[in-house]
Amino acid sequence: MADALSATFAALADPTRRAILERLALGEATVMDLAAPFDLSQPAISKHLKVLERAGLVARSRDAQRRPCHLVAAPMQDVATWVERYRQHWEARLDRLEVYLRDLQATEDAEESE
Amino acid sequence: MADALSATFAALADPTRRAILERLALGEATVMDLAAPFDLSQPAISKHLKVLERAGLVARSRDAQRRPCHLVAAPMQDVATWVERYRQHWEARLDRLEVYLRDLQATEDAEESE
DNA sequence: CCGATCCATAACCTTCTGGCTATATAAACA
DNA sequence: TGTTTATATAGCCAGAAGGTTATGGATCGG
Repeated sequence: MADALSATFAALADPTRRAILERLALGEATVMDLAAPFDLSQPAISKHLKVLERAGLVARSRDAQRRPCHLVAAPMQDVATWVERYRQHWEARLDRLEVYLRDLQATEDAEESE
Repeated sequence: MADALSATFAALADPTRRAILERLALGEATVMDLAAPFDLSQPAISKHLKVLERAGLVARSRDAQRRPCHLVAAPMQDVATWVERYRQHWEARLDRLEVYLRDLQATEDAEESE
């Protein structure tokens, strides 16, 4: 799991960590702030933050004994770029769904006119 | 890790699995086809495929004793949607970089004219 | 029917993950 | 200086992840 992209995906594969990121999207927050919504110990949150930090998704500053965290979304851009390659595939799927629904509608219209 | 999005991110957090998906983006392939590029045992590939299948990223059909796999990109759309929320953050960062570079250039220009 | 092919499953091992408690560190505060 | 507050670290544990070899099952081909 040496590569950066794998680390990013792995960091995002945990709902607690995603919730932390969503909170940080609103602005800087301390470890205590981030821990509050969860029924988890403080060390557990610190571990999650370390995972996010190693993935480059979070950076920290210093404010007295606090270590405010802030979001660094750059690695998510890499995720977005990677995933974008598959856009045509899911759009194709939706296109087929549209065709199916249109055909279905056409069939129903034809039946109505019988 | 019960939720679908976590399962998708976890599935994507492995370079072997991402390579398999990239191969499948080119078209259907058998397990043997998919295993060929890797220095891994066949059961290892089967395990990876099972992870991808449980994440909904891959589906399989039947062709004699073969089980051709094909890509299902729909879960990636969910990933794309989730990640999109952070676009403004990474773009803001790039904007700040642009401002920084522009200011830097302005300073250099000013120094040259001294 | 029999061997070869394709793939899945079982059993096992090691490493990683995510949680805990207890403790250490660092800075503020009284 | 001693206490409280904020956070990190250490040590432990259970379960999941990712690999292996060995084996089983389905299907084609002779």
